[in-house]
Amino acid sequence: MPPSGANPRATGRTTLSDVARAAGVSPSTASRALRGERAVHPQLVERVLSVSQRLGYVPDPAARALASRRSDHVAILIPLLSNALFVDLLEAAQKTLRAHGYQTLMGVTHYDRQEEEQLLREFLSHRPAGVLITGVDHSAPTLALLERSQVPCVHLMELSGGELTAGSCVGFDQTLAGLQMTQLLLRKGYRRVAFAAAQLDARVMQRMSGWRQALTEAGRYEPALEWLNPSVSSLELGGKMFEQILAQRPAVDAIFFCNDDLAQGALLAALRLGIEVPRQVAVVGFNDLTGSDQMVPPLTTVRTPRARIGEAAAQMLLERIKGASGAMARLDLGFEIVERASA
Amino acid sequence: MPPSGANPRATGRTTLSDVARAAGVSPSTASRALRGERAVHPQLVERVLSVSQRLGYVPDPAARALASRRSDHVAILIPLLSNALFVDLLEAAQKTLRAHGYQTLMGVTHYDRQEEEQLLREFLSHRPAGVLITGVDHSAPTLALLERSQVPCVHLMELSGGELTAGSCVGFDQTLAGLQMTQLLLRKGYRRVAFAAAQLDARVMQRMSGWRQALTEAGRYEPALEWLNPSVSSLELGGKMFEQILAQRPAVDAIFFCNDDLAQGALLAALRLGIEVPRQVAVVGFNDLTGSDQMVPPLTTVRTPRARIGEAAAQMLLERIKGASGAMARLDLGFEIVERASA
DNA sequence: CTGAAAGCGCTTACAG
DNA sequence: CTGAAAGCGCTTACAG
Repeated sequence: MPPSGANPRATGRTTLSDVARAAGVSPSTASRALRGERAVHPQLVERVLSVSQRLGYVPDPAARALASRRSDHVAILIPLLSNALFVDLLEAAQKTLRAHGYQTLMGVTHYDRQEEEQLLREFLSHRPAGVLITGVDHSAPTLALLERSQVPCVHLMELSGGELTAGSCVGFDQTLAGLQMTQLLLRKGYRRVAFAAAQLDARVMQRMSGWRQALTEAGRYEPALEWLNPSVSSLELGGKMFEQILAQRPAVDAIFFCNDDLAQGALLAALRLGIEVPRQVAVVGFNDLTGSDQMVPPLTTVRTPRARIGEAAAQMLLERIKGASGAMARLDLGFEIVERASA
Repeated sequence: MPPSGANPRATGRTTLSDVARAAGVSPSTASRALRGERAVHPQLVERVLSVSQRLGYVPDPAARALASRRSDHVAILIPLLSNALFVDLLEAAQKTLRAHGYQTLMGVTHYDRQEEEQLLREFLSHRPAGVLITGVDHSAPTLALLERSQVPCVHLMELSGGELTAGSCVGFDQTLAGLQMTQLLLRKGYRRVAFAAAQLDARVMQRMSGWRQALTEAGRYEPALEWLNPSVSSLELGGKMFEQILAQRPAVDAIFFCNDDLAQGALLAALRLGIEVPRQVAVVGFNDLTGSDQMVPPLTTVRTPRARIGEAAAQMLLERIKGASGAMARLDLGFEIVERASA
């Protein structure tokens, strides 16, 4: 079966040499033709391509990586797979990358900087063509690893405030989103707007600072309106926080949850408790996750363009891989406040 | 910086030869020591290991793959990323695989056999150490590809009824789950139990056949109780189907949705429509997804062990990679009916 | 138990 | 524009 006959190490697959021989050219030329490198006679290109097709030639990625010192892998680091937000990011990035012949290596950091660093180290050993990483705040070793590796990198979901010395970022202004949502609430006449958050990652903190800024400007900020819980976000936790806030801060007339799962849980808890939203208390969320439009009442929230972020980031990475500018780009994809009936 | 000095092709990384030289052994011995191959003197192993540590040696996966004709990749094919079920599967499998030094290559088939085949072809070109694939029903070319490749493979989520000529499977009996849930409804006194489904993949069809069997045995089967919709599953669709069934099949007193997102959507629609569940109509789902326990009323459903399936499948694959038996295994991880208040 | 040698399947200076 | 040669960094028969 193996065309190479006696060789005990061969795999039996059609190799570049097989193609070259059949096309009557040297392996070098076949290689160049296949990769679309210019400086190969058009006729030869055509011949090589058709022979390659006929023999069902599939390049060996390992050999290619070894010879070129560059694999067809792109690493993507996300905090969690249990948050639909990151799954959307992953899916969009992966789809774009794959369309360009890159394989996605996914790493889940669990919001742990140690794990992030460890994963990056592992991925870097694969000589990825590029890396996509969530957020702009990373440990010093992680940043150093990234810089030393010289691998193109783009940061996702937030915009750098200058903490990035290398790499681009694509996202939106989380602080501004928090600010505008709070201003909407204020405009609607709510007077005591609580901010309820879990997970407490950097982006959540930015949203909170936007909320605080809006309240402060309106002369309505009080520390007692902050309700923080470091646990992982979930519907159940949202329900619990909702009950606690109502019990301990009875004057609150609106709650801004840092994420939709929390807000959905609050809406469901309200239903159980017989509390009318928004008449007794308004509830708003963040991200516009699946189901938010189906809630009773439908949830007012901030729609964030995570799929577009994943795609744009992948696209940007692709450009940088192709060796365009090493310049650092910063792409703001914005957000949109979706007013529904919960506030 | 590059230790190899003048060589223009070298990457500057510490190589196996560097380690071997520093440890005073041949590269072959260093290679064997590092991989824990027996037949190396313990003292040498120790020396090599410590030198390797000191120099910060990281093996090059591409070189290793090329030389050994086996990469450290494991491919996993799932239908969708937008269904939490598959994300759970992916996460568990990935975690297990990574703990053993394997990288996961993820492919999303969108329930498209063409795409599945195409993805598999791509992945196989990477010489994966193994492949994990959702379901046991694949196109003939896909099955052939799998067999010819000789790569260990395990099928996820369902149990083979004999359609697998190679490869193992780990899952549970979908038909039995459908049957038992329906029997529970019948025991509770529901008389007209509709089955409402979307997506209509092989596993959904198995659940439906369990439902039909239970109804038939009870003398309560009617074709009009089947409500099928080939669209992708979503909360919104569940709500729509719920309304339609109520309008067009007013005698129905219980609805068995093939997936929890549909059932959650139905519960939310009931709230909007002012229909009491389960008094006017019972609603049950499948999978026990996030949020089902938070619904109003909490959803009765079938809890499926997808995380355990992902983990067990990865474990099983690992065994087969290590060259244990090529024997086909079939692991049934069961399911559990969770009675809550919606039925 | 150990090592020298060949080889995995490509890419890429280098020379023409 | 093309090719011969070297080399990427490992593993693995083969011989001892």
